[in-house]
Amino acid sequence: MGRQPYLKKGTWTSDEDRKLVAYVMRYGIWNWNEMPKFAGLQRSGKSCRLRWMNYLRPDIRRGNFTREEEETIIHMQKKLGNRWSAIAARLPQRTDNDIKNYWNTRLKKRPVISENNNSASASASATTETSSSIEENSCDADSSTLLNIPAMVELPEPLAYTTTFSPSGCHQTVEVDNTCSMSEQFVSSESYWGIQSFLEQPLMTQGFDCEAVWHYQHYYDPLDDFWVNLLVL
DNA sequence: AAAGGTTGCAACCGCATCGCA
DNA sequence: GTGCGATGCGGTTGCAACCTT
Repeated sequence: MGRQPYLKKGTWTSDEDRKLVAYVMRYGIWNWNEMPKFAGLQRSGKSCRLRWMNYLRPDIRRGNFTREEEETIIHMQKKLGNRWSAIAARLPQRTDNDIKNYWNTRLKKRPVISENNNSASASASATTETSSSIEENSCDADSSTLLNIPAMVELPEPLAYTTTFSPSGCHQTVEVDNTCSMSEQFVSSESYWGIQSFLEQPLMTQGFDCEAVWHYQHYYDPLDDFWVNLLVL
């Protein structure tokens, strides 16, 4: 057995983030255990995967949870228990880790409110209803389209697809090849998720076309601005 | 201003599950 | 059917930032 190479642990540096993002955007995700060495990272595949899934993925929404999201979490936790990944499937752009942390640090501490409490807002009951119908289907597929998706999503730049609905200044931009232009300022949420899955697809596919032009920018925090400096591939 | 306490969250660990040979 | 590597999941921990005294 060969000695395991030194594997770094702990907080990721912006340089490591940049390397991982650059690698994934260029080559896609093919094997988490193998890719760190090709990406020039002294991290375990597991650590890379976690970092990507919980932090670096372009479709992650960060910042404060909305009231609707909170209510969904509370309802689903009551229904499903601590099945965070299943709950995350109901909350597009939120990671299971985020939901778990949010539950453990905030929601769990709150006094329990009855499901039948009439003081619940109309939106709350709508959320509950939706969640219940999803629950009956039990399958996660397509459920994300039913919850908490804005009716219209603004596309501020003709060549950019942007998620703009974070309340806390979280701003994510994925620019697509110039040949793919979007002439409309607004798309329906349905189209939005179509675009989203289109954008995600190459990342998840083995044999991702290395030559595909992906311009990728992602700013999630003004203080953590490595994205701003991220190279354009 | 400094020290101690608290909070929030990124990241790790270990186990479960999946998929392939 | 079995073994093994890869991936997914949930619990837990460590620590930086924030708050209180």
